[in-house]
Amino acid sequence: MENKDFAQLLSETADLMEIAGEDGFRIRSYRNAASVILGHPERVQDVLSNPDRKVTEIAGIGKGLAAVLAEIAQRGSFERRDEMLAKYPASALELLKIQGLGPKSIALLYQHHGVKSVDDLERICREQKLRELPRMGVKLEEKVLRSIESYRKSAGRFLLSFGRRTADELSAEFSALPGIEKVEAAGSLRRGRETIGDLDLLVTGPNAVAALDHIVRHPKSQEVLGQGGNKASVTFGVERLQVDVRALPHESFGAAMQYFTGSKEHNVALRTQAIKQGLTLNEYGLFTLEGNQRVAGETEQEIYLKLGYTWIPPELRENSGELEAAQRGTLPNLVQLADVRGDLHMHTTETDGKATLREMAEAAAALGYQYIAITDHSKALAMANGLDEKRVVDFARQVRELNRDGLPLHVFSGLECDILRDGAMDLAEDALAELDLVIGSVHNHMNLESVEMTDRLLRALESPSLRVLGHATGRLLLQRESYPYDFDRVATQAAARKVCFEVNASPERLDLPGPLIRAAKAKGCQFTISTDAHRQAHLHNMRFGVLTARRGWLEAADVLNTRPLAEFKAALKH
DNA sequence: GCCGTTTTCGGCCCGACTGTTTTCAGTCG
Repeated sequence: MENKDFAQLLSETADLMEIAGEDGFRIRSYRNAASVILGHPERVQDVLSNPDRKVTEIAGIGKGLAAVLAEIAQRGSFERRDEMLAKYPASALELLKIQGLGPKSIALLYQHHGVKSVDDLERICREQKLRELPRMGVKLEEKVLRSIESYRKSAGRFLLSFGRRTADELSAEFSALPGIEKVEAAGSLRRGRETIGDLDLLVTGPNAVAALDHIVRHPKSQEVLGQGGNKASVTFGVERLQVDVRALPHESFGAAMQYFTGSKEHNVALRTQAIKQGLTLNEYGLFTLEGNQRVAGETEQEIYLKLGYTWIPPELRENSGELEAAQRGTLPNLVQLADVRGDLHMHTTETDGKATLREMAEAAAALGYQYIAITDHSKALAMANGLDEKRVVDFARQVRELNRDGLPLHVFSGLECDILRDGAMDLAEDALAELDLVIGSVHNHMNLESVEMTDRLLRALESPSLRVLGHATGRLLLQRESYPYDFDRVATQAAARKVCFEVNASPERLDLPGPLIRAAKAKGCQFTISTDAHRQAHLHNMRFGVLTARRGWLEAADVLNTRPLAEFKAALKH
């Protein structure tokens, strides 16, 4: 039983308890425990089975939850969960994802009409029965039907890169309006999460409300979800991304940025701290509980400072140790885009890229890089016209000659070599030895059992040429889950073999994810951040890779391609 | 259910908006 399985059962049960109308604080404890366990570096299962250890050592797990965890480990469920499932079917959980319906309404719908799935819900709405229930009406019925449609369409998440584009587009439009001072995106976009559920734009200025009018009249706004004096919500574009625009007074801009950047968990912890100090924090500022005097609010910095913290970069705001570190003044000095000196993963027309080696080199030089590595595919990827041994050796020679002839920056010869099903490298070691940089990646047989996949990766790490493990979870955001394997063992071995983990900056990958980066760093691993570009424009995705690295608490020193050329060359030879 | 420098009981983050009310519950972020 893995930590995510424990967490899943706890949070599922919390949802059901909410529908059942149980005590909110107890529910919160279950939720909190789920989130703590998910982020816990060691396996809960291991702690449980170790007689010298107690799960109550984990903050947020007390006697009650310790018993629950033990029961889960033993039989895969626990008493309260079974009780809940006897009351409400698991399919009711899905209903919580429908906007406009919360636990109270779901319970009501279940009791009156036996609604236990989205399909049931849709039928009840179409039969116009929802409007007959207490405190519900025609408008809600219509809203729910629309929510069902959009839920089915996208499951409600969007790639970070899409959110960024939309935010940039709207920010530019708002900024051009008279009387607008500042426009900033908050929310999960600012935290650099790999996918976003909606877009929060905060606007200040003497005529900030103009932005609200602008968005509700915007030709790309599909539906106005709400409009008040301070806030407007719309679904935007054919993708129907929810955009929330908030107009704010200048003096509370920092408080609002802090508040709407989240995460929720981070904010709850921060507020709790405020209360301990006799203060209260909301989106308008930090105030004294007694007398309601404002003590901060214009900038985030002053809020954190007043509460005893150094300013915390948004990427770290997940309540996973950043507050404690900020209190001690030991936050990492996170890697920045400007630290990156080269891009180490890209493809050319030699395989499935759309630009030539020289074109990629020129585009990378224009970004200010000192070096790149060209890492085309190996022969196992036949559909990409992958390189075999002979072509690889030719390619390496060609790159050496081009460097002498004068390229706009130094080009390293590399390869994204397939890791075969049994963990062997796709090309022979003597051919790989001709190259400056070998990335090993899994591109097929991704549905192996965890044990088999672990062995496969461990064997790959034995290759003397391997320097980087490419997009190591294999996930495709909103499309494909990570393949399962024992990450701790692989990371331990990678650290020992001095093989870097790649932080793949491609917006549909962002792989490794932040939490695994952090876990690998704790094992002593090094990293690269690369775009996996297949055309020049993709080189700009580096920013998303850096965001992801920051979410994994990486500093420039953890990232090989922040080193200047000479130093990087030396590091390659270890 | 958890937790403790107001400590073993009694707290636990906060406000806006909506739709349905005739003073507010539910939902959302």
